Amino acid sequence: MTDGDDTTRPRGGRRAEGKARTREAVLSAARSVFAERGYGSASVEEIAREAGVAIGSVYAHFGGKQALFAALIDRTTADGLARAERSLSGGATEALPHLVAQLGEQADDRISSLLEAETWLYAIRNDDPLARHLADDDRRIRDGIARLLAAERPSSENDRFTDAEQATVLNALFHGLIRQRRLCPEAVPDDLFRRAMEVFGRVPDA
Amino acid sequence: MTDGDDTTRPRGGRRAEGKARTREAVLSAARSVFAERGYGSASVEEIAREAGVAIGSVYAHFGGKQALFAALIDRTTADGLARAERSLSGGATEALPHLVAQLGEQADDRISSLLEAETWLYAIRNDDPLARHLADDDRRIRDGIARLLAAERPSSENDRFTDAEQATVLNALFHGLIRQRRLCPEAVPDDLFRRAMEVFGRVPDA
DNA sequence: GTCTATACCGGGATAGAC
DNA sequence: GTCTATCCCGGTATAGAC
Repeated sequence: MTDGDDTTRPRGGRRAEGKARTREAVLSAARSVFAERGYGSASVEEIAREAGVAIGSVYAHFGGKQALFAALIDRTTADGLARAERSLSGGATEALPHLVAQLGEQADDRISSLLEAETWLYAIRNDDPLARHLADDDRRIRDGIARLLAAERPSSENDRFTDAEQATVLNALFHGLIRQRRLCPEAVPDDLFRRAMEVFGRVPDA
Repeated sequence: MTDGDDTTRPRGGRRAEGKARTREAVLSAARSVFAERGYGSASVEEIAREAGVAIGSVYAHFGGKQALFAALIDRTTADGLARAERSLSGGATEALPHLVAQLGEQADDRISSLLEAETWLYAIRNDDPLARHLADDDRRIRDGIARLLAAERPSSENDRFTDAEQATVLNALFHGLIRQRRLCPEAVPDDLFRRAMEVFGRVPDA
């Protein structure tokens, strides 16, 4: 919430850095509108209204609906990846529980879940640079998990799964449980993901 | 491709039962167009064109875009549920592999995957009878799997998961792996789902 | 039931003042 | 950079002939 510089210089706009504020307001509004309506049914006019800016400002900043959507999911996935890698960079034994907690909070965020599905659909439907970028991010997260698993269990003591496969299974399980929970919350108790991970990933009970 | 009755009676339309044919053609076209474009970006005009019928016919049969989409996913999920329950009704030891094979074939069907995601979004965004119906179908499938697991492993010999929880995990894992595979096919080898199921569900190696 | 033609409007995008 | 006003196309939906 706090702006970078509160140095309210006498000249200029009433609020410091109105431009960045507008950009942020538009992205925030786009996030909820694209999530709730879906890309096709979302309208730039509604996004502008919810952001409290004129429709012309949206076009001045982002160029168009498609580009706005691209900017949104680009920023969203960049944030998610950064958070994930920050979690993964810590010690192996505490990184996974941290990751579980962080992902669990995303699981209960309706907007995040909807937007994630919309993002996946974009990646599957299109074959542009952004779509490839999304697949790369996914790969990077699984690689991070795999490295963590390798550190946790040094050598290949079991032959059922490679580290990469285990990471894939854990990632798939996570997304699948989110999907399930939004559809039928009562079927997915809070600790089910952690307990399921124990079976696969050998996470400390914590 | 073969029509139900080839009894080309002299009177009537050139082809037997033109009405049912049209309805089916429209539903088939709607399936691919809604999947590839998404609900909001799909147009009734394109659906009619791909079905080879006039746009007026679509409205005569289904009433509108929303109702057409509802009819499509209603039929699709009904078919899926029927197939699943047919698989589950067989013997326990052979039902799960059968289910795995059937689901695996759905996993590699691009249109099915896209439509499933679009259906999930519909269910989460809306709170109408159709959305509740979708949640019911999901519950019914998990119940079926749970019953199967209970038959396979008679009593509660392990206390880590209830049968319902185990069914939830397997279902989540399945959908998560499909998602993953469409995004990065090379990360999900053919037999990964079966091998992961062995860890959770105690499926015979087959 | 199926078609063609059309009414109607929402919404993406732009122009130009401030 | 932000606004208002406007263009205009595409798309839903309907009317009416056959």
